Amino acid sequence: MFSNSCEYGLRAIIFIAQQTTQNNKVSLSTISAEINSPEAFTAKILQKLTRNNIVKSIKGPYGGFKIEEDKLDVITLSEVVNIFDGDTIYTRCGLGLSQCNGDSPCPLHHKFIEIRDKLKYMLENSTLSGLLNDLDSDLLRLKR
Amino acid sequence: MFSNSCEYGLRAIIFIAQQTTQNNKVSLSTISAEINSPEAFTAKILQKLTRNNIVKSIKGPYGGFKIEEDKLDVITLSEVVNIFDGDTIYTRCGLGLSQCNGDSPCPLHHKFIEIRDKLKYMLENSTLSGLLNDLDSDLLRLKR
DNA sequence: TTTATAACGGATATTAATGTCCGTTATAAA
DNA sequence: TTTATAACGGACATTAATATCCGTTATAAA
Repeated sequence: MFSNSCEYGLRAIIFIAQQTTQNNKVSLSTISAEINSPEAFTAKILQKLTRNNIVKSIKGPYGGFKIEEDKLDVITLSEVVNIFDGDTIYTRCGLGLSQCNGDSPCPLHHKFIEIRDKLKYMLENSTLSGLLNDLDSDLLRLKR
Repeated sequence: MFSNSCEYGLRAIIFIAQQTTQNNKVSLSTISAEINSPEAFTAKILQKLTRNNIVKSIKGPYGGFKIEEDKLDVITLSEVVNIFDGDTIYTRCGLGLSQCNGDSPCPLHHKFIEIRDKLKYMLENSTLSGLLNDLDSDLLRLKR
């Protein structure tokens, strides 16, 4: 569904969000260990999240990454997905046709947009704080 | 959602299916023109469909591709998607975790499988004949 | 001020997906 | 039997995604 990069990005942001609720900032090495992702590549993922103003990075000793606490209620998975994979997941036709729409639909159109819109709605309505509240247990599963 | 190859494959099979209902077989060049896909690449797509026994190919003059008529009710989009993209769309965790499941779910699990299962159901229950019957008009939109 | 730490940023490497080329094989019609 | 046609199949080319490397920059603590 999502690209590899996007999956790493989602895992990272959820992990950082959780640590933020405990007033911790976390380093690259910790993040990549906790979400089970290649460290050097994860550095790029985090850069992208930083540049897009999703996370805040702090350089130097005792540095790391965190999320501004007031953003936990605001940042949605939709934004994160959009950063890594663009908006194709919300807009692309199931058969890859650029001009397909309700007026001039491909054979799959109606069945497909039903699913696509549900996905869009789900991602747009999943905030980081919401996700953390909904956890089955106090345990956050982001590895394997 | 689907790979480029898969989208071409779906467009091709739907076009061939429709032509089959009119007792026509169609050549590579016709198919790639009608579904607006690169011809040489489409040849590979069709080979894959042929090897997977979805379409039947006929070599030589007046040759081309067709679907055995009795298969129109049987072949689902699910099978075609599976040929090109494998089953990850039905099985992969939203965050890319290999061990994620209902007993040990990732934070997105419940919300995600709801969508994923709907997609799976939709694809498994979309036969070629069904799709063609559901058409809004007699016009089959598979280009652009 | 020096030193250690951790993110930054650009270059490079690897792999998979996408796409093309061209000679080969099968076959229908002349 | 010859010829033209159209799929087949393998090699090759290009592009995008994934991933790594390493010197640079910022900063906190000693």
